[in-house]
Amino acid sequence: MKVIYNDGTVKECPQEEELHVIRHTAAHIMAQAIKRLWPEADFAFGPATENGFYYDVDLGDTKLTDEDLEKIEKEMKKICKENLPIKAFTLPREEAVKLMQERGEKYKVEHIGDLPEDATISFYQQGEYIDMCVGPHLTYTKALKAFKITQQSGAYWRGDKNNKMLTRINGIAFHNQEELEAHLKLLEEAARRDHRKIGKEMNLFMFCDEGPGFPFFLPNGMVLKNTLIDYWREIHRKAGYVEVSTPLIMNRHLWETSGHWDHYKDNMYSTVIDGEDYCIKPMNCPGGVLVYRSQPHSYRELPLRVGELGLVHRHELRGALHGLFRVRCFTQDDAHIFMRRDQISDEIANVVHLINSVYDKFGFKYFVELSTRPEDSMGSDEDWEDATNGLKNALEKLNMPYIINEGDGAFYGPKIDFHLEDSLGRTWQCGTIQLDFQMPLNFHLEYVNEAGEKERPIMIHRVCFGSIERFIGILTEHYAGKFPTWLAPVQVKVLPVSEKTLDYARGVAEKLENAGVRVVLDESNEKIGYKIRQAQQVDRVPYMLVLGAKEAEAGTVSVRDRKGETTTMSADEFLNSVKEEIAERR
RNA sequence: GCUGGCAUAGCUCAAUUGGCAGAGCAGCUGAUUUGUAAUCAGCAGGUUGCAGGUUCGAUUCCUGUUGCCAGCUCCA
Repeated sequence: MKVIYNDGTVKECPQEEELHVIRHTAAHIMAQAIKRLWPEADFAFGPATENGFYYDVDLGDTKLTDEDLEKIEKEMKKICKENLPIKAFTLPREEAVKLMQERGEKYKVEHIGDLPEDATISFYQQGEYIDMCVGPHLTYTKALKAFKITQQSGAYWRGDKNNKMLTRINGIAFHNQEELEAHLKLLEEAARRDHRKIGKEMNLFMFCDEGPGFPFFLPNGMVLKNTLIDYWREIHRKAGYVEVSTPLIMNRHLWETSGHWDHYKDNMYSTVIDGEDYCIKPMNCPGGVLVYRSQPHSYRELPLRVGELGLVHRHELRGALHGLFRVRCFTQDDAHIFMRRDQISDEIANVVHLINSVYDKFGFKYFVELSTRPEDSMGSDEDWEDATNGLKNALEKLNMPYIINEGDGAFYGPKIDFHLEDSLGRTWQCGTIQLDFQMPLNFHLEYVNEAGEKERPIMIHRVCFGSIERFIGILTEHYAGKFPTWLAPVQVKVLPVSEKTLDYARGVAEKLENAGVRVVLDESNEKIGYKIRQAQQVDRVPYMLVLGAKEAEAGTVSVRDRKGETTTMSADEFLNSVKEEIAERR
């Protein structure tokens, strides 16, 4: 595939960059189509994305309908058919500004203003359309063979909510039609894994208009949640953590001391009790700090690792709510670690290790981000630098690849975030490790050192699942509802072939039940095929026991797994193997 | 909060130009006694999200509102 670079040279494109170029050129062709249909259109940025492209465009007061999107797609096809050659040229800065001004491209002019003095300003032209762009691009419009406009949405100019909202038009593009269709299939598959859909089908959780963003956990979802919590308690006990529980509501004075009143007020729900302001906790740390402060501490106790499964409430913007991924109340698997300065790097390494081990257990793909000091923050420059370096050193010592997210830390300290992928490849922050010098200072936390002097501890805030709600959402999509046996809300479904073997089935179910296996007996008056279909497609149970005359007579069970494979064994044999599987958390 | 879209039975979806709100699944009742992904029949199920407006007449058109969906912004 030939591409043209912004110095005008035409070269063979490295294979791994082909799709990027195709998509970028698709964005240009879309812009050309839009300009033909709405000559007043003013373009901002139009990059290639992971699967396609978008262009942000200012259309004045014009609002696009779905038919308009179809029209744009049609016009794009026409432009491809016209097979216009795509050419590149550069201009000195002043002429570049002049050209963009003449064409009414005020966002491009603004963009030029941000480019460094010595930047080469290059343009690409196909037919009547000229776009300021570094390229490279396809060499003629017919080379774009497979694309589709998918949606429109809004996007702020430069991503700043104080700026004007532009119309973002998204599309997807691929080498050829087959690849495009394969991608659409993939999206369909992702929709089938959507935790909101599966949660409804499997009766895991629900939402109500009466409490937007506040999840209701149903019996099956509670099993999942409690099983995860059991696991969490076990690994934390082994890692030297203790557990506390602090109140949901505490008075304004506390939140002023912690800094939340100044830095987090818009997200806190509040109420008035006996004439005094109270807030519902959006974070667990102030409560944890009060626990620490309630007693004197010796250096010998440190690091003191105090866990809390804390229910927090945050007023998230309603447009941001998204199933279990983004809710307004959630349980953080929180812990606060109080320690000496010299313990920082070991302790962070411990936490990173713990989080890694959990994610590895579930086989998640994730990436790590280091977020630095935000604009709205508290504390001294030195402390921020020390804290940031502490996190950085720990990551580097552990050889963890990470990306830096400038200015995205918490208001009290920098943080390491772990991002997990959902079925569509969107990432969600789950685990986080935050280093905090501020809270110990604000609350005058102390410990007594070897010399009998008072010293100030350093604090780590950390979560492993992040929020149990979000984590369950990720788990659900990851497994498409087919949870491993230890997590499955129903582990075994017993299916009598007919009423004649109901008693035998009842006996087997009881035996499993007594051994602590989560078992359901299907007593419905249906044929075996129907029961299997129900157990597999709706309940997604790991094991089905089909019990007919043969099994009743021999005292065996016919075990059918989720893949549809069946084996016959004695009831005890099955019980032992499923018990082992659960005990080993498989 | 912003941009765009959507809202009909528990779920998934129909309803011609503004003209009697309908189906499958699930539920209930009965028949059937079933061998590895849907047995048959009957019954019941609705203030078409909510509040206004236009109209002889609104699920359909208009305004507002709430919720949901995609994206932006924000975040665990």
